[in-house]
Amino acid sequence: MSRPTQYQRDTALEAAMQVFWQKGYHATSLKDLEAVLEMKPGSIYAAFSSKENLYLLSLDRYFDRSLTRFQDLMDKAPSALTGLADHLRGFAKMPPQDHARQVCMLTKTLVDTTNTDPEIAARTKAYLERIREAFTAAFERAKAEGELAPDADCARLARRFQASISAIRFELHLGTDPEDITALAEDFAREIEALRQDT
Amino acid sequence: MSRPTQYQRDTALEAAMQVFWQKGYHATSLKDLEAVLEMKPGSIYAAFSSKENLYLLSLDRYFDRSLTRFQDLMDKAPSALTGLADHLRGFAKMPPQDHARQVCMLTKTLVDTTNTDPEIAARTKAYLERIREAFTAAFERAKAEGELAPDADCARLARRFQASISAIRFELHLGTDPEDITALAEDFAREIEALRQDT
DNA sequence: CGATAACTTGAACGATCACTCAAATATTAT
DNA sequence: ATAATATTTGAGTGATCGTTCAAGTTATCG
Repeated sequence: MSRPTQYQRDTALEAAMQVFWQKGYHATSLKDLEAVLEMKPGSIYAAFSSKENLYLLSLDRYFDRSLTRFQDLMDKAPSALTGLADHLRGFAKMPPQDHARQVCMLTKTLVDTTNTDPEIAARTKAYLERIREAFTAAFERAKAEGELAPDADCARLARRFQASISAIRFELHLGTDPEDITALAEDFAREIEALRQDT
Repeated sequence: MSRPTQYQRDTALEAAMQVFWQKGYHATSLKDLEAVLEMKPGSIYAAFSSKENLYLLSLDRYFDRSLTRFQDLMDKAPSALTGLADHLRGFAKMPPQDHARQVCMLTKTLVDTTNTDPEIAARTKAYLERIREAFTAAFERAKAEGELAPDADCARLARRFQASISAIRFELHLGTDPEDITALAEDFAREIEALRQDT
Protein backbone atom coordinates (compact mmCIF):
# COMPACT_ATOMS: atom_id res chain seq x y z
CA MET A 1 0.00 0.00 0.00
CA SER A 2 1.34 3.41 -0.94
CA ARG A 3 1.30 6.56 1.19
CA PRO A 4 -2.15 7.84 2.00
CA THR A 5 -3.41 10.13 -0.72
CA GLN A 6 -3.58 13.86 -0.15
CA TYR A 7 -7.33 13.53 -0.21
CA GLN A 8 -7.37 11.11 2.69
CA ARG A 9 -5.04 13.21 4.77
CA ASP A 10 -6.95 16.35 3.97
CA THR A 11 -10.27 14.79 4.89
CA ALA A 12 -8.83 13.52 8.16
CA LEU A 13 -7.38 16.91 9.02
CA GLU A 14 -10.64 18.63 8.26
CA ALA A 15 -12.47 16.24 10.57
CA ALA A 16 -9.86 16.71 13.30
CA MET A 17 -10.15 20.48 13.02
CA GLN A 18 -13.92 20.28 13.42
CA VAL A 19 -13.90 18.21 16.63
CA PHE A 20 -11.11 20.23 18.15
CA TRP A 21 -12.93 23.42 17.27
CA GLN A 22 -16.17 22.10 18.75
CA LYS A 23 -14.86 20.53 21.94
CA GLY A 24 -11.61 22.31 22.56
CA TYR A 25 -8.17 20.81 23.05
CA HIS A 26 -8.57 19.45 26.57
CA ALA A 27 -12.05 18.06 26.16
CA THR A 28 -11.24 16.19 22.94
CA SER A 29 -10.04 12.66 23.63
CA LEU A 30 -8.25 10.19 21.41
CA LYS A 31 -11.51 8.24 21.35
CA ASP A 32 -13.23 11.25 19.83
CA LEU A 33 -10.52 11.55 17.23
CA GLU A 34 -10.62 7.83 16.39
CA ALA A 35 -14.33 8.17 15.77
CA VAL A 36 -14.29 11.19 13.46
CA LEU A 37 -11.06 10.35 11.63
CA GLU A 38 -12.21 6.73 11.25
CA MET A 39 -8.69 5.69 12.13
CA LYS A 40 -7.28 3.44 14.86
CA PRO A 41 -4.84 4.93 17.39
CA GLY A 42 -1.83 3.41 15.66
CA SER A 43 -2.70 5.02 12.33
CA ILE A 44 -3.33 8.36 13.93
CA TYR A 45 0.09 8.34 15.54
CA ALA A 46 1.77 7.12 12.36
CA ALA A 47 0.19 9.94 10.40
CA PHE A 48 0.19 12.81 12.91
CA SER A 49 2.73 11.99 15.66
CA SER A 50 0.68 13.13 18.66
CA LYS A 51 -2.54 14.73 19.78
CA GLU A 52 -0.75 18.03 20.28
CA ASN A 53 0.77 17.93 16.79
CA LEU A 54 -2.58 17.10 15.27
CA TYR A 55 -4.02 20.07 17.09
CA LEU A 56 -1.29 22.33 15.75
CA LEU A 57 -1.96 21.08 12.22
CA SER A 58 -5.64 21.79 12.74
CA LEU A 59 -4.77 25.30 13.87
CA ASP A 60 -2.66 25.83 10.74
CA ARG A 61 -5.54 24.75 8.62
CA TYR A 62 -7.95 27.05 10.43
CA PHE A 63 -5.59 30.00 10.21
CA ASP A 64 -4.91 29.58 6.49
CA ARG A 65 -8.57 29.30 5.72
CA SER A 66 -9.52 32.35 7.81
CA LEU A 67 -6.87 34.58 6.31
CA THR A 68 -7.60 33.46 2.76
CA ARG A 69 -11.30 34.06 3.21
CA PHE A 70 -10.68 37.60 4.41
CA GLN A 71 -8.21 38.38 1.63
CA ASP A 72 -10.61 37.09 -0.99
CA LEU A 73 -13.36 39.27 0.36
CA MET A 74 -11.09 42.31 0.39
CA ASP A 75 -9.91 41.66 -3.16
CA LYS A 76 -13.48 41.72 -4.38
CA ALA A 77 -14.61 44.67 -2.24
CA PRO A 78 -15.43 47.94 -4.06
CA SER A 79 -13.63 49.81 -1.28
CA ALA A 80 -11.60 48.84 1.78
CA LEU A 81 -14.06 50.16 4.36
CA THR A 82 -16.95 48.48 2.55
CA GLY A 83 -15.06 45.20 2.62
CA LEU A 84 -14.33 45.51 6.31
CA ALA A 85 -17.92 46.38 7.18
CA ASP A 86 -19.19 43.51 5.05
CA HIS A 87 -16.85 41.13 6.78
CA LEU A 88 -18.56 41.95 10.08
CA ARG A 89 -22.05 41.65 8.64
CA GLY A 90 -21.07 38.33 7.09
CA PHE A 91 -20.85 36.62 10.47
CA ALA A 92 -24.38 37.55 11.39
CA LYS A 93 -25.61 36.29 8.01
CA MET A 94 -24.32 32.75 8.47
CA PRO A 95 -27.03 30.13 7.98
CA PRO A 96 -28.38 28.75 11.27
CA GLN A 97 -26.96 25.26 10.80
CA ASP A 98 -23.47 26.45 9.85
CA HIS A 99 -20.87 24.69 12.00
CA ALA A 100 -18.83 27.91 11.96
CA ARG A 101 -21.53 29.62 14.01
CA GLN A 102 -19.34 29.73 17.03
CA VAL A 103 -16.36 31.40 18.58
CA CYS A 104 -13.17 31.66 16.52
CA MET A 105 -10.95 28.60 16.98
CA LEU A 106 -7.92 30.78 17.74
CA THR A 107 -9.79 32.64 20.46
CA LYS A 108 -11.07 29.41 21.92
CA THR A 109 -7.60 27.90 21.86
CA LEU A 110 -6.11 30.82 23.76
CA VAL A 111 -8.80 30.73 26.40
CA ASP A 112 -8.30 26.98 26.70
CA THR A 113 -4.51 26.67 26.65
CA THR A 114 -2.82 29.91 27.76
CA ASN A 115 -2.26 28.68 31.31
CA THR A 116 -1.72 25.02 30.48
CA ASP A 117 -0.05 24.50 27.08
CA PRO A 118 2.38 27.33 26.33
CA GLU A 119 3.50 25.95 22.98
CA ILE A 120 0.02 25.85 21.53
CA ALA A 121 -0.78 29.25 23.00
CA ALA A 122 2.32 30.88 21.55
CA ARG A 123 1.59 29.73 18.03
CA THR A 124 -2.02 30.77 18.32
CA LYS A 125 -1.05 34.25 19.48
CA ALA A 126 1.19 34.60 16.46
CA TYR A 127 -1.67 33.63 14.16
CA LEU A 128 -4.05 36.10 15.74
CA GLU A 129 -1.43 38.80 15.28
CA ARG A 130 -0.98 37.96 11.63
CA ILE A 131 -4.70 38.22 11.10
CA ARG A 132 -4.73 41.54 12.86
CA GLU A 133 -1.90 42.68 10.58
CA ALA A 134 -4.12 41.86 7.63
CA PHE A 135 -6.80 44.06 9.18
CA THR A 136 -4.26 46.84 9.68
CA ALA A 137 -3.24 46.55 6.04
CA ALA A 138 -6.89 46.86 5.02
CA PHE A 139 -7.28 50.07 6.99
CA GLU A 140 -4.07 51.34 5.43
CA ARG A 141 -5.49 50.63 2.03
CA ALA A 142 -8.52 52.69 3.01
CA LYS A 143 -6.20 55.50 3.98
CA ALA A 144 -4.20 55.26 0.75
CA GLU A 145 -7.41 55.42 -1.25
CA GLY A 146 -8.51 58.54 0.60
CA GLU A 147 -11.42 56.78 2.27
CA LEU A 148 -9.93 57.15 5.72
CA ALA A 149 -8.52 60.28 7.36
CA PRO A 150 -4.72 60.55 6.96
CA ASP A 151 -4.19 60.75 10.72
CA ALA A 152 -6.21 57.60 11.53
CA ASP A 153 -4.45 55.04 13.73
CA CYS A 154 -4.74 51.89 11.61
CA ALA A 155 -3.26 49.51 14.19
CA ARG A 156 -5.70 50.76 16.80
CA LEU A 157 -8.62 50.44 14.42
CA ALA A 158 -7.51 46.92 13.55
CA ARG A 159 -7.50 45.89 17.20
CA ARG A 160 -10.98 47.26 17.64
CA PHE A 161 -12.08 45.51 14.47
CA GLN A 162 -10.76 42.21 15.74
CA ALA A 163 -12.55 42.80 19.03
CA SER A 164 -15.80 43.36 17.15
CA ILE A 165 -15.44 40.03 15.42
CA SER A 166 -14.78 38.26 18.72
CA ALA A 167 -17.87 39.81 20.19
CA ILE A 168 -20.12 38.79 17.31
CA ARG A 169 -18.77 35.27 17.27
CA PHE A 170 -19.16 34.86 20.99
CA GLU A 171 -22.85 35.68 20.58
CA LEU A 172 -23.06 33.11 17.78
CA HIS A 173 -21.48 30.65 20.19
CA LEU A 174 -24.09 31.46 22.84
CA GLY A 175 -26.89 30.90 20.37
CA THR A 176 -28.20 34.41 20.89
CA ASP A 177 -31.30 35.41 18.93
CA PRO A 178 -30.23 36.02 15.27
CA GLU A 179 -31.96 39.39 15.29
CA ASP A 180 -29.89 40.55 18.23
CA ILE A 181 -26.72 39.32 16.57
CA THR A 182 -27.59 41.14 13.37
CA ALA A 183 -28.16 44.30 15.39
CA LEU A 184 -24.80 43.95 17.10
CA ALA A 185 -23.00 43.34 13.83
CA GLU A 186 -24.82 46.26 12.29
CA ASP A 187 -23.65 48.52 15.12
CA PHE A 188 -20.05 47.51 14.55
CA ALA A 189 -20.31 47.74 10.76
CA ARG A 190 -21.69 51.27 10.97
CA GLU A 191 -18.82 52.26 13.21
CA ILE A 192 -16.49 51.24 10.42
CA GLU A 193 -18.48 53.10 7.78
CA ALA A 194 -18.63 56.17 9.99
CA LEU A 195 -14.86 56.45 9.56
CA ARG A 196 -15.39 57.27 5.89
CA GLN A 197 -14.50 60.81 4.97
CA ASP A 198 -15.64 62.74 1.89
CA THR A 199 -13.16 62.86 -0.92
CA MET B 1 -13.90 18.92 65.91
CA SER B 2 -16.90 21.00 64.91
CA ARG B 3 -18.03 21.88 61.41
CA PRO B 4 -15.52 23.86 59.40
CA THR B 5 -15.83 27.53 60.14
CA GLN B 6 -17.25 29.84 57.51
CA TYR B 7 -13.78 31.29 57.22
CA GLN B 8 -12.22 27.97 56.25
CA ARG B 9 -14.91 27.18 53.73
CA ASP B 10 -14.67 30.65 52.27
CA THR B 11 -10.91 30.44 51.90
CA ALA B 12 -11.18 27.06 50.21
CA LEU B 13 -13.83 28.29 47.80
CA GLU B 14 -11.78 31.34 46.94
CA ALA B 15 -8.78 29.14 46.17
CA ALA B 16 -10.92 26.79 44.09
CA MET B 17 -12.33 29.71 42.13
CA GLN B 18 -8.85 30.97 41.35
CA VAL B 19 -7.50 27.68 39.95
CA PHE B 20 -10.65 27.02 37.98
CA TRP B 21 -10.52 30.54 36.60
CA GLN B 22 -6.87 30.18 35.68
CA LYS B 23 -6.90 26.69 34.19
CA GLY B 24 -10.47 26.17 33.16
CA TYR B 25 -12.80 23.34 34.11
CA HIS B 26 -11.35 20.54 32.00
CA ALA B 27 -7.69 21.34 32.61
CA THR B 28 -8.08 21.52 36.39
CA SER B 29 -7.53 18.13 38.03
CA LEU B 30 -8.39 16.92 41.51
CA LYS B 31 -4.65 16.97 42.16
CA ASP B 32 -4.61 20.69 41.44
CA LEU B 33 -7.53 21.23 43.76
CA GLU B 34 -5.98 19.14 46.55
CA ALA B 35 -2.89 21.32 46.30
CA VAL B 36 -4.54 24.73 46.44
CA LEU B 37 -7.32 23.83 48.89
CA GLU B 38 -4.81 22.03 51.07
CA MET B 39 -7.35 19.27 51.49
CA LYS B 40 -7.27 15.55 50.79
CA PRO B 41 -9.74 14.07 48.28
CA GLY B 42 -12.01 12.75 51.04
CA SER B 43 -12.38 16.15 52.63
CA ILE B 44 -13.04 17.83 49.32
CA TYR B 45 -15.86 15.40 48.55
CA ALA B 46 -17.29 15.68 52.08
CA ALA B 47 -17.37 19.44 51.79
CA PHE B 48 -18.25 20.00 48.12
CA SER B 49 -19.73 16.73 46.77
CA SER B 50 -17.95 16.69 43.40
CA LYS B 51 -15.64 18.56 41.10
CA GLU B 52 -18.59 19.78 39.07
CA ASN B 53 -20.40 21.05 42.14
CA LEU B 54 -17.28 22.79 43.35
CA TYR B 55 -17.03 24.44 39.98
CA LEU B 56 -20.63 25.59 40.17
CA LEU B 57 -20.00 27.02 43.64
CA SER B 58 -16.96 28.82 42.26
CA LEU B 59 -19.10 30.24 39.48
CA ASP B 60 -21.66 31.47 42.01
CA ARG B 61 -18.93 33.19 43.92
CA TYR B 62 -17.54 34.80 40.79
CA PHE B 63 -20.94 35.96 39.62
CA ASP B 64 -21.90 37.47 42.98
CA ARG B 65 -18.63 39.31 43.21
CA SER B 66 -18.83 40.66 39.66
CA LEU B 67 -22.37 41.92 39.98
CA THR B 68 -21.75 43.48 43.38
CA ARG B 69 -18.65 45.26 42.11
CA PHE B 70 -20.58 46.75 39.21
CA GLN B 71 -23.52 47.80 41.39
CA ASP B 72 -21.20 49.45 43.90
CA LEU B 73 -19.51 51.40 41.15
CA MET B 74 -22.86 52.52 39.74
CA ASP B 75 -24.12 53.58 43.16
CA LYS B 76 -21.16 55.87 43.57
CA ALA B 77 -21.11 57.17 39.99
CA PRO B 78 -22.08 60.84 39.48
CA SER B 79 -24.09 59.79 36.43
CA ALA B 80 -25.01 56.49 34.83
CA LEU B 81 -23.04 56.99 31.62
CA THR B 82 -20.00 58.11 33.62
CA GLY B 83 -20.24 54.97 35.71
CA LEU B 84 -20.49 52.77 32.65
CA ALA B 85 -17.55 54.45 30.93
CA ASP B 86 -15.48 54.21 34.10
CA HIS B 87 -16.28 50.53 34.41
CA LEU B 88 -14.64 49.98 31.02
CA ARG B 89 -11.62 52.09 31.84
CA GLY B 90 -11.26 50.26 35.13
CA PHE B 91 -10.25 47.02 33.42
CA ALA B 92 -7.35 48.69 31.62
CA LYS B 93 -6.21 50.28 34.89
CA MET B 94 -5.74 46.99 36.74
CA PRO B 95 -2.26 46.62 38.24
CA PRO B 96 0.01 44.37 36.13
CA GLN B 97 0.21 41.60 38.73
CA ASP B 98 -3.56 41.46 39.34
CA HIS B 99 -4.79 37.88 38.99
CA ALA B 100 -8.00 39.25 37.48
CA ARG B 101 -6.07 40.46 34.44
CA GLN B 102 -7.63 37.85 32.26
CA VAL B 103 -10.75 36.81 30.49
CA CYS B 104 -14.01 36.79 32.49
CA MET B 105 -14.60 33.45 34.18
CA LEU B 106 -18.12 33.22 32.77
CA THR B 107 -16.89 33.78 29.23
CA LYS B 108 -14.14 31.25 29.70
CA THR B 109 -16.58 28.73 31.12
CA LEU B 110 -18.88 29.03 28.15
CA VAL B 111 -16.07 28.64 25.66
CA ASP B 112 -14.85 25.63 27.63
CA THR B 113 -18.08 23.80 28.39
CA THR B 114 -20.83 24.70 25.90
CA ASN B 115 -20.26 21.57 23.81
CA THR B 116 -19.30 19.24 26.66
CA ASP B 117 -21.06 20.09 29.96
CA PRO B 118 -24.54 21.46 29.29
CA GLU B 119 -25.41 21.89 32.96
CA ILE B 120 -22.49 24.18 33.67
CA ALA B 121 -23.02 26.05 30.43
CA ALA B 122 -26.70 26.66 31.14
CA ARG B 123 -26.08 28.17 34.54
CA THR B 124 -23.29 30.31 33.16
CA LYS B 125 -25.48 31.65 30.39
CA ALA B 126 -28.07 32.65 32.96
CA TYR B 127 -25.44 34.52 34.95
CA LEU B 128 -24.18 36.38 31.90
CA GLU B 129 -27.74 37.36 31.14
CA ARG B 130 -28.30 38.68 34.63
CA ILE B 131 -25.18 40.78 34.35
CA ARG B 132 -26.35 42.11 31.02
CA GLU B 133 -29.67 42.96 32.62
CA ALA B 134 -27.79 45.05 35.17
CA PHE B 135 -26.15 46.87 32.27
CA THR B 136 -29.53 47.40 30.65
CA ALA B 137 -30.83 48.85 33.91
CA ALA B 138 -27.88 51.23 34.02
CA PHE B 139 -28.63 52.50 30.54
CA GLU B 140 -32.26 52.88 31.52
CA ARG B 141 -31.20 54.94 34.49
CA ALA B 142 -29.23 57.14 32.07
CA LYS B 143 -32.38 57.54 30.03
CA ALA B 144 -34.51 58.35 33.07
CA GLU B 145 -32.02 60.98 34.12
CA GLY B 146 -32.13 62.58 30.68
CA GLU B 147 -28.55 61.66 29.91
CA LEU B 148 -29.53 59.30 27.12
CA ALA B 149 -31.91 59.94 24.23
CA PRO B 150 -35.46 58.71 24.96
CA ASP B 151 -35.48 56.47 21.90
CA ALA B 152 -32.21 54.70 22.73
CA ASP B 153 -32.32 50.89 22.67
CA CYS B 154 -31.02 50.02 26.13
CA ALA B 155 -30.91 46.26 25.62
CA ARG B 156 -28.92 46.70 22.43
CA LEU B 157 -26.53 49.10 24.12
CA ALA B 158 -26.12 46.66 26.98
CA ARG B 159 -25.15 43.86 24.64
CA ARG B 160 -22.58 46.07 22.98
CA PHE B 161 -21.30 47.13 26.38
CA GLN B 162 -20.86 43.53 27.44
CA ALA B 163 -19.05 42.86 24.18
CA SER B 164 -16.68 45.73 24.92
CA ILE B 165 -15.80 44.23 28.27
CA SER B 166 -15.15 40.83 26.72
CA ALA B 167 -12.86 42.42 24.18
CA ILE B 168 -10.82 44.33 26.77
CA ARG B 169 -10.51 41.31 29.01
CA PHE B 170 -9.45 39.08 26.16
CA GLU B 171 -6.58 41.48 25.51
CA LEU B 172 -5.68 41.37 29.19
CA HIS B 173 -5.67 37.61 28.88
CA LEU B 174 -3.31 37.79 25.90
CA GLY B 175 -0.93 40.01 27.80
CA THR B 176 -1.23 42.74 25.18
CA ASP B 177 0.83 45.91 25.75
CA PRO B 178 -0.93 47.95 28.49
CA GLU B 179 -0.85 51.04 26.32
CA ASP B 180 -2.76 49.29 23.57
CA ILE B 181 -5.29 47.99 26.08
CA THR B 182 -5.78 51.46 27.51
CA ALA B 183 -6.34 52.75 24.00
CA LEU B 184 -8.92 50.07 23.29
CA ALA B 185 -10.76 50.74 26.57
CA GLU B 186 -10.63 54.44 25.86
CA ASP B 187 -12.24 53.90 22.46
CA PHE B 188 -15.08 51.95 24.02
CA ALA B 189 -15.50 54.39 26.92
CA ARG B 190 -15.78 57.32 24.53
CA GLU B 191 -18.41 55.48 22.56
CA ILE B 192 -20.46 55.35 25.73
CA GLU B 193 -19.88 59.01 26.52
CA ALA B 194 -20.76 59.96 22.96
CA LEU B 195 -24.28 58.77 23.69
CA ARG B 196 -24.72 61.66 26.12
CA GLN B 197 -27.18 64.26 24.96
CA ASP B 198 -27.43 67.88 26.20
CA THR B 199 -30.10 68.50 28.79
C1' DC C 1 -11.94 10.70 81.85
C1' DG C 2 -14.51 8.19 78.71
C1' DA C 3 -18.28 8.44 75.02
C1' DT C 4 -19.95 10.38 71.12
C1' DA C 5 -19.89 12.87 67.20
C1' DA C 6 -17.40 15.53 63.42
C1' DC C 7 -14.11 15.62 60.37
C1' DT C 8 -9.68 14.10 57.99
C1' DT C 9 -6.96 10.72 56.00
C1' DG C 10 -4.87 8.26 52.05
C1' DA C 11 -4.94 3.84 49.94
C1' DA C 12 -7.55 1.90 46.52
C1' DC C 13 -11.36 1.77 42.76
C1' DG C 14 -12.74 1.29 37.99
C1' DA C 15 -12.60 4.27 34.06
C1' DT C 16 -10.30 6.70 30.93
C1' DC C 17 -6.27 9.21 29.45
C1' DA C 18 -2.54 9.62 25.60
C1' DC C 19 0.25 6.46 23.48
C1' DT C 20 2.98 1.98 21.69
C1' DC C 21 4.15 -2.01 19.06
C1' DA C 22 4.22 -6.76 17.37
C1' DA C 23 1.35 -9.04 14.33
C1' DA C 24 -1.76 -8.96 10.36
C1' DT C 25 -2.98 -7.14 6.00
C1' DA C 26 -2.59 -4.77 1.75
C1' DT C 27 0.13 -2.85 -2.08
C1' DT C 28 3.86 -2.65 -5.32
C1' DA C 29 7.91 -4.51 -7.73
C1' DT C 30 9.96 -8.29 -9.81
C1' DA D 1 3.41 -15.98 -8.16
C1' DT D 2 6.66 -14.28 -4.81
C1' DA D 3 9.34 -11.09 -2.25
C1' DA D 4 9.75 -6.67 -0.36
C1' DT D 5 7.61 -2.80 1.51
C1' DA D 6 4.01 0.12 3.43
C1' DT D 7 0.17 0.68 6.25
C1' DT D 8 -3.42 -0.75 9.53
C1' DT D 9 -4.76 -3.11 13.41
C1' DG D 10 -6.31 -3.34 18.34
C1' DA D 11 -4.92 -5.29 22.55
C1' DG D 12 -2.10 -3.52 25.92
C1' DT D 13 1.13 0.19 28.39
C1' DG D 14 1.63 2.97 32.65
C1' DA D 15 -0.24 7.20 34.19
C1' DT D 16 -3.78 9.84 35.69
C1' DC D 17 -8.65 10.80 35.90
C1' DG D 18 -12.71 11.67 39.41
C1' DT D 19 -14.41 9.29 43.31
C1' DT D 20 -15.14 6.26 47.54
C1' DC D 21 -14.74 4.58 52.19
C1' DA D 22 -12.96 2.12 56.24
C1' DA D 23 -9.88 3.54 59.55
C1' DG D 24 -7.82 7.21 62.19
C1' DT D 25 -7.75 11.70 64.43
C1' DT D 26 -9.58 15.53 66.91
C1' DA D 27 -13.00 18.08 69.10
C1' DT D 28 -17.10 18.47 72.25
C1' DC D 29 -19.85 17.09 76.06
C1' DG D 30 -21.51 14.61 80.18
